[in-house]
Amino acid sequence: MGFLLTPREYIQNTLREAMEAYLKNNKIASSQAPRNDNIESKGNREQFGDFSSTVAFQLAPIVKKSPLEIAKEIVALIPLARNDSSSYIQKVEIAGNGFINFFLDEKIYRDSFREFSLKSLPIVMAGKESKVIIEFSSPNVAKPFHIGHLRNTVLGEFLSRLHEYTNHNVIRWNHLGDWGTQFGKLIVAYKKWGDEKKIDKNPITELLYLYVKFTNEAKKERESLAPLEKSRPEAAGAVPEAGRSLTGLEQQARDEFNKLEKGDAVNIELLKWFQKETIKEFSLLYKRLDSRFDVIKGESSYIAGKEKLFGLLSKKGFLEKSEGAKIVSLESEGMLPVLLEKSDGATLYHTRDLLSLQYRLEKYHPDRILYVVGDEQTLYLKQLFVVAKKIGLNAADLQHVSYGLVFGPGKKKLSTREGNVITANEIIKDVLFKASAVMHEKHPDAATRPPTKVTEDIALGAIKYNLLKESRQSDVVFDFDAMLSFQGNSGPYLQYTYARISKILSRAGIFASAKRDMLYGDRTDIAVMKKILEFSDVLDTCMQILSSHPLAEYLFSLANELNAFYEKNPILKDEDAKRRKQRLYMLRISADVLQQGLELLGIQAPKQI
RNA sequence: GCUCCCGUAGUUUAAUGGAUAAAACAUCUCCCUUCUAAGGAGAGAAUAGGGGUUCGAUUCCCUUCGGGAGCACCA
Repeated sequence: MGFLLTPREYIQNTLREAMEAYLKNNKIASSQAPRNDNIESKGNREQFGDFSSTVAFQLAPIVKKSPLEIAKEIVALIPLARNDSSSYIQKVEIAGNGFINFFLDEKIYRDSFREFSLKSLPIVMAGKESKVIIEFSSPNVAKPFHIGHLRNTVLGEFLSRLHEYTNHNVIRWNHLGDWGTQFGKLIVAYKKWGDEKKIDKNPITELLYLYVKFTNEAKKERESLAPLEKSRPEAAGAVPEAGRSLTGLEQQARDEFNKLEKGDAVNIELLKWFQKETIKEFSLLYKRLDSRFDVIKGESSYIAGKEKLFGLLSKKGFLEKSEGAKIVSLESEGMLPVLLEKSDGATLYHTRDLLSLQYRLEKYHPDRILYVVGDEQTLYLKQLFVVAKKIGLNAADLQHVSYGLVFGPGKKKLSTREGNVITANEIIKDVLFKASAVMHEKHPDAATRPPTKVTEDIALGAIKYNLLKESRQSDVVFDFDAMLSFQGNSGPYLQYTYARISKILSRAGIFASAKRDMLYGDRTDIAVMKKILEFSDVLDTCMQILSSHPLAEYLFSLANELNAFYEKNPILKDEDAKRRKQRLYMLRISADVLQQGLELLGIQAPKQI
């Protein structure tokens, strides 16, 4: 019968038709209809049916009748299976003071499941094809890749995969931080204390050491000057600027950065070198994380386009001077102005982001750009978007995909300065150690132990799942124990389930792939089918809210359902041959969905663990 | 000082304004001669306080308290 609707869509359509008829009967304009006519899945609360609707409550103030009356009138318009053989609806009940509860014939799950095809799912789900740039990861040159970057990368990778899966044209963009006063500091530090060989050997560690040393020395310098400065600021050799005075080192850093902006060959060479070494080191990590990028481009590469942008801005009359700096005023938008050039002529973060935006629009013509950037930059990006729109860089829809901070145990802030930053490499190392220990424990005999690649898959699965299972907006507490736990709601639990199913399927041989009529179906069978059929709904939700946690939660509950299923029903030993084959087919599909879901999350699903 | 985000079992997290707030970890009971016990079955345990809007509030509004972030020459 070529039934491609999910049960949810089926009920949704039925309800819409009934609603349309109802509105027509009562002469209500469709514009007045309740906006929210969604239905709700009633999962395990069976007394409320399979799906439930609350439209009657929402219609009440419009129609000026009681929800109960309205519900009755709507229900009368819904075709039931017993009167209409094409209907899957067994009964519709009105509960409470106006809930409309739909009870479906089990047959819908079997029919729908029989037609379910993972292959055709992306085609069914695909919306209007569009080109989308997803900016994510974006670490800084010469700085460690910490837990926050990890969360960002894993989320961005998921969003990229999800968009690709639903047939969008994705450009994965890594916007490297390789410009700004901090590089002036780094250059000063390198010129004073640097060692080329050490940097070649261990670039990020060594460059970070230099940066920290600079910070400490500058702080010492400032403290020693502080008492003097208070009484006679000009005598301390400090240059008062923008209400703050600079120490010798800080002034040097600023000078070096200015040289950089003006194209000083030595400094540019140094920066390129730092960048090259850093990218080399990050590439190893990305490979390990199974993340890739179409464009890796540093902020430094945009500086050349500055005159063009500024020319455009002043021609349109947006560029103003204020206290020696060049700004775009956002007074009419009720926001603080955006600084594009410091009083010493140097560019700022906003400048480079606008330049980058201009470049992206001109070169790639995207329909949409997603900025996967931490929550703390909400205001910053809001300003960026407002300016972009104001000055005509509005060809693409810009969206900030923000995510909360990652805290340390006890909700303490993790910071480089306080020395309690957690790097991605440390996390991977620790979790890998644990995974290896578990692997040895489960497989004491080295001959039957899966390859070390599997251990790595499990460790990374644990880390990624841990980050992706949480809603992206909220701040999360980084909990090492939780990440090291391979039980319950964890990546390894999903991988374990997949491996167990794979084992059953491989033992069953070719029968597992044969499609069978869904004749059987006790409660556990139906429960699994129901879950499988929710897959596309879940992906839709993820797409709408640009978050991974609905998928993670879904896969966990699917795995739960499956574990309970084969615990209760030994499959290979089933004497009813038809039932055995049908169930094997069901497991085949389940395994495919698990695998596909994990793949979207960027998690490997080994067949044996 | 102003703006934004957050406050849910002991802990870490779920819940498009819907009915009896859902899980995991931890705690406690059971289940390995049976397709991998990284598993399954079960128990106890929560919406920071106070107002308001609504038929109905964890969700929206106000307020107090507590935590975090941001507020033009950093990124």
